[in-house]
Amino acid sequence: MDTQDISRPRLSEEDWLAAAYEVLTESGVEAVKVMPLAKRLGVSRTSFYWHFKDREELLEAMVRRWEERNTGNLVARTEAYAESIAEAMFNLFDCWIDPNLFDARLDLAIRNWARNDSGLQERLDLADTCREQAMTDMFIRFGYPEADALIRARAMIYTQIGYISMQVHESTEYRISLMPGWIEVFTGTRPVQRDLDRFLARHR
Amino acid sequence: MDTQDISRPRLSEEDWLAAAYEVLTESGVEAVKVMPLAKRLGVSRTSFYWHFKDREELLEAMVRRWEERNTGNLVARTEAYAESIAEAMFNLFDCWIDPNLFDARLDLAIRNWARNDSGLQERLDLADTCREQAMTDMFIRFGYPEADALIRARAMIYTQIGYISMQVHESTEYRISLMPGWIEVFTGTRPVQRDLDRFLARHR
DNA sequence: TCCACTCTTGACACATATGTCGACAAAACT
DNA sequence: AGTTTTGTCGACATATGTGTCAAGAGTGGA
Repeated sequence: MDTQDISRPRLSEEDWLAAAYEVLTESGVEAVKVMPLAKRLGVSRTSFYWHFKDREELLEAMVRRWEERNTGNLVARTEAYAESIAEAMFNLFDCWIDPNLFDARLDLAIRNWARNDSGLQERLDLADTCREQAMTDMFIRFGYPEADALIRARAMIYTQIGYISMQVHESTEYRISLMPGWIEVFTGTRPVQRDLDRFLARHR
Repeated sequence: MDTQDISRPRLSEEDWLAAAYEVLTESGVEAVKVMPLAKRLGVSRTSFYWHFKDREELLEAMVRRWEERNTGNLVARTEAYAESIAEAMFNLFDCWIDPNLFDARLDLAIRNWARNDSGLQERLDLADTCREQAMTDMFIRFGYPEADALIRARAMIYTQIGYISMQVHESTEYRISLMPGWIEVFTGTRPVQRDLDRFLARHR
C-alpha cells in the first residue's frame, strides 16, 4: 500500500551514490566517508559494504559519472551548427545555463580532488586537452588565427573554471543578460541582434 | 660549533607554520593535521602543543598570512601609474609573474577551504569584492562604460582563478609571450609596442 | 654550578574512520 | 510455502587523528 513509507530503511546502490554525490559536490572528496554517509541515510554504517566493495569503489563510480557527462556535452556544443562566431558562442553558453549539459559543481569537485590524486589528475588532463582543442577549433572555423584561437579558448576555459571556483550565484536571468558582454570580450566583436534573439528564444 | 647539525630536533613556531603552509597549498586544509606535520618535521606530535594552543590556532595563522599578502598587492597593482589601459594591464600582470606579489597557490587553497567554512567564506567574499572593485575602477579610469568595465574585470578575475585552479604550468617566458594576446582579449585592443617594451624591460 | 627558560617526549584518554564476520530480516522469485 | 536474493545489523579488530599531562633534556645566563 504505502511504498512511500516514512521509515523505509531499505536502500539501493543508487541511494548511496546520490548521497556521495551530494557530499562530494558540497564538501569535497575528503568528506565522502562511509560513516557520515550512513548517518545521513539513517542506516547502519556496515550495510554500505553490501553495495560496494569499499570506499574506493564508491569514489570510482563518482569519477565515471563525471567522465560520462561533462566533457562530452561541452565538446558537442562547440560543434553545433552556427552561422557566426557569436552564435557558436551562444551555443556553448548553453552549458553555463543548463545543469544537465554541464555539471559545474561536479567539475570543481573533481578538479580539487585531482590535486591529491595523480591517477585522477591524468584523466582530468585528458578531458581538459579535449575541451581546449574543441574550443580552439571552433574559433579557427570562424577565421581566427591559430594562436589567437588558442588564447581565446583558454580565456573561456579559465573563466568558466574560475566562475565555478568562486561560487558565483547569479540568477539565470541576470546571467543571460550579461552574456552579450561576455561574447564581446571572448570574440572581440559585439553579437548582432539576430544571434541574441535565437539564443533568447532557446531559453524562453 | 655546528649550528647546521644534521639532527637538530629543536623547532620554532615558524617551522611549523612553514610546514603547514606547504601542506595547505599542496593538499588543502584537510591535510593540515598535527600528526602528519610532526612526522614530516621528524619530531614528536605532542611538541606541537607547546607552540600552538591547538590545530585551530595554526589554521588561523595561515589565513592571516593570506590576508596580509594577496589582496593588498593586487589592488596596489591596479592603481599603479599607467598611460594606457594596456600599460595598466601589464602592471597588473606583474602579479601573474612575481610570486611575491600574489601567491596563487595559497589563494586557491584558501578558496577551497572556504567552501567548507562559512566564516572564512565571508572574509574571502570581502577580499573578492575589493579586488573586483579595484579592477573595475581601473577600466573605468580608461574610459570603459561601467557595465563593460565590470564584465572585463570579472573576466580577468575568473580567468586568474581558473588558471590557478587548472594547475597550469607554463614557463615564465612562454607566459610572458602570451600576454599581449591576453591584453587584447581583456581590453579589446592590441597593445602598442611601447607598452610591451616597458613591460618586458621590467622583467628583464 | 645551579637555575630558569625553551622545547621534546611518552603515556593516557578519547573520537572518528575503515573493513570483516556471522546472524538475521524482508522482499521476490519460484 | 519455501528458497534465494537483497539488504541490515552489532561486535570485533585496527588505523589515524586530537588534546592533556607530568617528566624530562639542552642552552644560556647569573
